Amino acid sequence: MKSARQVFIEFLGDNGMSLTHQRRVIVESFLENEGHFTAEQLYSRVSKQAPDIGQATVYRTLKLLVESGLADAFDLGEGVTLYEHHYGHAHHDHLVCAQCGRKVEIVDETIERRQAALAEENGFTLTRHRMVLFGICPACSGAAA
Amino acid sequence: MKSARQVFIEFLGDNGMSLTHQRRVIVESFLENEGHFTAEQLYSRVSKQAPDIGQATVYRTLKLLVESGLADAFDLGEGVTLYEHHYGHAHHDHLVCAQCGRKVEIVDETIERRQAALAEENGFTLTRHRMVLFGICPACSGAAA
DNA sequence: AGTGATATTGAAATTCATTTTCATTGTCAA
DNA sequence: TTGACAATGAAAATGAATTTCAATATCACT
Repeated sequence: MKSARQVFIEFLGDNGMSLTHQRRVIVESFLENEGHFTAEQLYSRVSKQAPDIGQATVYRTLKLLVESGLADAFDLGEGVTLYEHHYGHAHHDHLVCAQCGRKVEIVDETIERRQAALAEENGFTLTRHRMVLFGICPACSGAAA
Repeated sequence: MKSARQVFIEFLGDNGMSLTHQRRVIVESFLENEGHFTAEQLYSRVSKQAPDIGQATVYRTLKLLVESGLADAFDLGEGVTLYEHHYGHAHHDHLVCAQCGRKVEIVDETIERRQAALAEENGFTLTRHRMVLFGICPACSGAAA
């Protein structure tokens, strides 16, 4: 399997773009961090290493990361886009605590199959889906009781 | 079953709010329209009947409609909140054409059950969920071929 | 009806994430 | 080198949604 960096470089090449210093720094920072984060969070991390990189460039590069398949962008209904690693990572959906915001990754083969079937029943070619379950996590429901 | 208007009036009463002229107009306009719409769309419809109602009031009332259970708010990844009737309407998720934006309502008991089970497996008390399937609709895939 | 406490409203200003503009700088092939 | 174009930072712009604030409206209670 190609490395994530390799994939990104090829993506740039295929689109007539080059791997600039800024993009390299941003991608590295992106790859170093697992989990979910916002563009702002990535920007502030990048800023520590390279204070000269502007946030517009972080936003622009994040978009490239998504297009290249390295990142996945989604939002959990909080008005902010969250990003996470995509390349080499299994697909999953999210279970979010409505109270504390804790996020758990979930997958269910049965659901995935039914989603495909549902799309097909309607004549659609399924390209992607988004599923978020909201609930109260054990910690919060315990605390409330 | 109580009428939607009744539910809204009770909701207002329970929260020490009153049914003002503006709220009445907005709720009626809301109830007259099936399907999905944005706050802006509702505002422009309301404006025709009552040009003196401000958009802030539409936004505020829409929020009350959601809280009272009359409306459901969700977004299909386009950066705008969509609203639809909720009270007296069966739960459903959406299948959206990534090309033309056509929206189809879908439901699947198997998925609903698995979602509840998934939440439970993680100790969560499921409160709500959001599922959107993106694909290419028959018309668009035919046109593209 | 009158009164005061409080809720509501419209208009305009504000917020906040994200995008765009634009003038400058970097890149690279010929 | 030169020219064509890509990339960048800073600041301005965008756009949905929210908040502010001064001006009403509303309601419970005399």
